[in-house]
Amino acid sequence: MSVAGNPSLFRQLSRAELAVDPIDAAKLLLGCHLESTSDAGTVRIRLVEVEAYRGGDDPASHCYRGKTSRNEVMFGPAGHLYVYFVYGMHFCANVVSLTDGVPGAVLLRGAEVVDGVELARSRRPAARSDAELAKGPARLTGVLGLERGHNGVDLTDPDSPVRLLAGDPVPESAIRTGPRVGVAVAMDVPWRFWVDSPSVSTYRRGGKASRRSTTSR
DNA sequence: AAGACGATATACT
DNA sequence: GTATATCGTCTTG
Repeated sequence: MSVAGNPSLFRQLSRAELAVDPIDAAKLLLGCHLESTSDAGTVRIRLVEVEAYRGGDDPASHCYRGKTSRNEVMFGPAGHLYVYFVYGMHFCANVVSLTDGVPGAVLLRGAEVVDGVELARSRRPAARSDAELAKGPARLTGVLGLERGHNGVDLTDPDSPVRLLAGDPVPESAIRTGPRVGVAVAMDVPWRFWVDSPSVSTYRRGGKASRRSTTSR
C-alpha cells in the first residue's frame, strides 16, 4: 500500500542485491525502473546508461580522497540515493552500492521515461523529443524532480518518495561498455555500461585531454 | 580566507 | 566543432 493508487508491476530491489561491487550493481541496474513521487505526481523511468564509481582505488570517484560531508552517503549502506550538485546549475544522482563503510556508487546517466511523461515534459521544457527527456545525468535527475533534499533517500524502502524497481531483465549480451564520460583519469577502465537506446548520452572525453587540441600548437 | 575546478547542458560559430 | 554560465566543494595559504 506504499505507492499511492498506482501499484507497481515490478518488485522493489532489495538492499542485499545492491550491496555488491559497483560494476556488478551497474549491470544489474540496466533495465531497472526508478519511480519518483511528489505532490506533482509520479514519474517512472527505465535505466539505459550507468557508470560505476568505486572508492579509494578509483581516481575518478568522489571518494578517492576519503570521506567528506558531500560524499558521506557513498560510504553508507547500499540502496540509498547519492545526489550531488555540479557546474553551479545541475544535480546528478547515484545509487549507492557495496556495504556500509566501503564507498561505491552507480551514476545514473540515461533513461527512457515510461510513465508520467507529461510531468517529465513540464520539468524539462527544453527537451526537443521524449527520448531527450532523461538523456544525460542532470536531465535524468531533473525529470524525477530530485534535488538536494533527496540525498540519502532509501530506494529500497516501499514508503520512500523514490523507489528502485526490477524491470524486464537485460541479457548480458545486450550490455555495451566503454570508458566513463567526461573523466580525465582512469580512462583505461570501461566502467560505463549501456543498452541500445536513443536516450543514451553521447560520449565525451575528459576535460583536459579534449580542451588541449585548440590551444596548443 | 581565497582560488581552482568540475561524473554538465546549452547556445553559438 | 567550442565557449561559457555558475556555485558548491575541496585544496591551499
